[in-house]
Amino acid sequence: MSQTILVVEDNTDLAYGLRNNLEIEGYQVTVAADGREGLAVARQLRPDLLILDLMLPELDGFRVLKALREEGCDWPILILTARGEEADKVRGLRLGADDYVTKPFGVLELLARVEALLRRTTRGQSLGGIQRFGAVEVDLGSRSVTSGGASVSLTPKEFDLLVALLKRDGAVASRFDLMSTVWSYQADVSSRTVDTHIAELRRKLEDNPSQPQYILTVRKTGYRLQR
Amino acid sequence: MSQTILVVEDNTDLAYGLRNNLEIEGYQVTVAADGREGLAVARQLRPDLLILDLMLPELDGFRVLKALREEGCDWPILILTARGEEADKVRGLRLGADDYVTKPFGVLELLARVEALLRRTTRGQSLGGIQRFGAVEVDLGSRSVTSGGASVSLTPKEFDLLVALLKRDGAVASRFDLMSTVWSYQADVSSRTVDTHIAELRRKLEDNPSQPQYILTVRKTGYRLQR
DNA sequence: CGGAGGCTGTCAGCAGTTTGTCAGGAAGTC
DNA sequence: GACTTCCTGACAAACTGCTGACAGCCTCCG
Repeated sequence: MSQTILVVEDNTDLAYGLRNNLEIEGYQVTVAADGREGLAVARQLRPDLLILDLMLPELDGFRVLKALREEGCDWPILILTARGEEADKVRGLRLGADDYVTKPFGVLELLARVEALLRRTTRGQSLGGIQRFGAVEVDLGSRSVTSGGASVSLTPKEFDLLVALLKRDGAVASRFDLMSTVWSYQADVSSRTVDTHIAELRRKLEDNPSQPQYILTVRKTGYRLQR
Repeated sequence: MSQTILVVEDNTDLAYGLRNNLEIEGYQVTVAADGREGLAVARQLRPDLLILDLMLPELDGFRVLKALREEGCDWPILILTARGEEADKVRGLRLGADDYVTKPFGVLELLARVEALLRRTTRGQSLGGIQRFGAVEVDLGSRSVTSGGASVSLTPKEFDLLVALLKRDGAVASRFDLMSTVWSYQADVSSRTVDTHIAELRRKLEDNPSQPQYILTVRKTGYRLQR
């Protein structure tokens, strides 16, 4: 009984990055590359949620949005807007969008909003809440972390990376997997970047960062989080 | 209801090796030897997963990848790239590949990624899980091993070798088989290397390494794992 | 029964690879 | 403009894997 999401996005990098990540979360994903196609697919597929880029070839996102809402479509719509285009965002919301994300964005941010939107409509069995390992508590809702009761301040990237590891539930996550989850579709950052952030997480969360108990290295493969 | 995999690879040795290993894992495998054929077969067969070499005669992998994605194909694609061709990898991912493996590779590495990709779409279906023999537990997901409850630290090669033996399920694996599974299809390491790693596994996992109960020698043939 | 030849077990060292770490600078944020 | 965050490149440290040699064991034949 998986839920269906339609992604209408002309940038194929982004579209496939999103598809991958959404599929990992267990959604059924369909991609459409322009407004006309998006509208057609949406009508036929009737997805549980629509992710809609506003800047599209053929038929821009506003028209798609307007058309669908006028036809009485009632599923949640999340729009993607470019940075600084405040006006677009407002216009999109006026036309009936339920939420928006500003490009460029981290996939985890978008996933969180997707989840929130779907939970709102279909009573959700989200994984949210609080995850623990050792003396560490990670609150996904408020994006806050405590260790032994004391608050720990993580940067956004660090937090996302930690969540990505948590979601693996003890299994190994390769650097590539972590990249594509935390860094989204632009997977061309040097792979040492992951290592650097891991080091930072260890420094902040491990009792003895040089001999980590939780954030473990799996040589030649990646990292994993041992609860 | 076995899943279908299309392998597009011009190196027949490699293609044949992959087919064997994938079939052992229970997949239905089709092989195409060049890009043109690959594209044609892919369109007709609509496999659950595509393994695509980027360096192909007739029609290179990039074009195949691009064409398929533009046609809206939505099955996962895993690309094979040559070592050092970072640019190829990035370009492949941008064109919509889901993951990549760098040649030369061990078959086990590829199998793990194939499994991960397929698990993503036909979600659920837990992965390898935990294998046992004697007091030893091997967790494929976290790549960790315990013996009598105590954690045992294996190097990557040792772990892969152990998994290769486990997958034989008690049957004999020749040194050559182990080579091509754990090392790569171009097995050019001296054959004593396998023996050395076997010795190390025995030292770490057997109660009495000089009289092994599980990791057994089959003279003139190879090794096998007795559960 | 003894011995030769072939096969496997074992060891230690080196070279190459992988990971840890750090600091500087670019970019973004308030 | 001060501050934070992030990425990168370089270097250091740690680890792994391969090799070659030698010893021990098995098998088979004389």
